[in-house]
Amino acid sequence: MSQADTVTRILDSAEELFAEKGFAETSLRMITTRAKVNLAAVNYHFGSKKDLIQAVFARFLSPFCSKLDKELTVMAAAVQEPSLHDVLDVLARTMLTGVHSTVGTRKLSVFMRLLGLAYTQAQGHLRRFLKEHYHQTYSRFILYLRAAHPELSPREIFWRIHFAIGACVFTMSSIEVLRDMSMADTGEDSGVEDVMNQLIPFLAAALER
Amino acid sequence: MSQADTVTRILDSAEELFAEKGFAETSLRMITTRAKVNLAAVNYHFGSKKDLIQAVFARFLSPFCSKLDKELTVMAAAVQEPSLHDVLDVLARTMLTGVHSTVGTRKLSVFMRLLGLAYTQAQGHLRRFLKEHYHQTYSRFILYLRAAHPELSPREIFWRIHFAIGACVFTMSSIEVLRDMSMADTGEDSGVEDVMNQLIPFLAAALER
DNA sequence: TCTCGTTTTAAACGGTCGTTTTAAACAATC
DNA sequence: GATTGTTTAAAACGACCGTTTAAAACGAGA
Repeated sequence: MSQADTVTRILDSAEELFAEKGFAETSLRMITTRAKVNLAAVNYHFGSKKDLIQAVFARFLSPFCSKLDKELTVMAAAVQEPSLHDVLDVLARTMLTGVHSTVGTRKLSVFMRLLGLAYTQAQGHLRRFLKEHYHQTYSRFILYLRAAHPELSPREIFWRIHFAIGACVFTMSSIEVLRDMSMADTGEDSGVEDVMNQLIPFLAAALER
Repeated sequence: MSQADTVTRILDSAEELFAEKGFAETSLRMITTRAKVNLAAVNYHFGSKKDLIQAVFARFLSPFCSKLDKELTVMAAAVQEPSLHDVLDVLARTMLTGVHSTVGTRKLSVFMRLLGLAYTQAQGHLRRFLKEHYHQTYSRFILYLRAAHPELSPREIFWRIHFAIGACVFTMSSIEVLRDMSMADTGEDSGVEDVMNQLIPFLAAALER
């Protein structure tokens, strides 16, 4: 088994388990068992559990932000004054395509769940890591939003977009629980696609009011 | 120190720490140290950590659901066909008043954060506990929502209300992080009240579209 | 005051955690 | 084929976890 195999298998297992259980509830022994590698491999290849957490985020956020940056540049070149719809469309398309490509197919729900953990479970080290590496792309994205609605204050823009992120992240984070509840309540199953198809107009109405 | 003191102090400390760190990241030793009680007191008074978690939820959800039930009855007696606004208003008022009363003053952000944990960190035992004890009030609330908008399918109602819950829970769960980010982005501080004042019309626009 | 049920205390239990260590297996270079 | 640096393997480390135990302290009723 080559190094790349071992590292990748650890990242794959860690990503799944973190998304499913969170950071503290996932032990290195769970990760290495699922990855079928030796326990010590995590500390050898990554250094520590914290470094592994950061590596898991880096693996999907780095290509995602690169893609988003590129797409934002394409958009800026194509249209004079990008509308809110333009900007959000770039984000949505980047999430759908960028997530599924690059490093194998990654489920959108895993992406969202990890993003949610970054907000709600992040210890200091992860927050600092994310800010240091991805704050630039984030800022650029926010700037386009502001330009699209110059009549709104930066504070209003900030909070509206984070309300929207909250609805997405929460929904996708607890999608299994919610689907169970929906099933119990309404008697009908809701596919993830159905949920997305309702979420988007919901957010559009809230953002564009 | 009387029993009530010990039990209450444990619940207070546990509530704060759970809201701050989550369940797995909070040890009984942290809780008992903060509460200034002996380590064994948790197992003596509550049985186990799981039972303590359930007790923390019960302490704020039981009076909350009682209040909500009562207020829903008042509303139903007052207006023939309650509108969405009527129903949500009952919820909002119950949260603001009911949370702050009953057992001392509890911060709204702690309430929200615990609610969020129930969705995203709930082990099986907590989910079963909440369903068993509070599902009835929840169902009744949902029924009024359906009655207010009979043209929407139960599935649409369910998902819209949970998108809204997501925006609330996520925002209040990571309110400290978000306020820091907002400060860094816009240079202005956003008080919790400011955020609420923006969140409510945001949700209204999304729900009532 | 003595008694007896309740509560608190200090210490220990077995188990799991993240991490380290030491040696073995491997792959590439000469 | 020996040597070197890299990767894997098994075992152990100390630390902390939730829980249990057994004795001490307490408090109300006889």
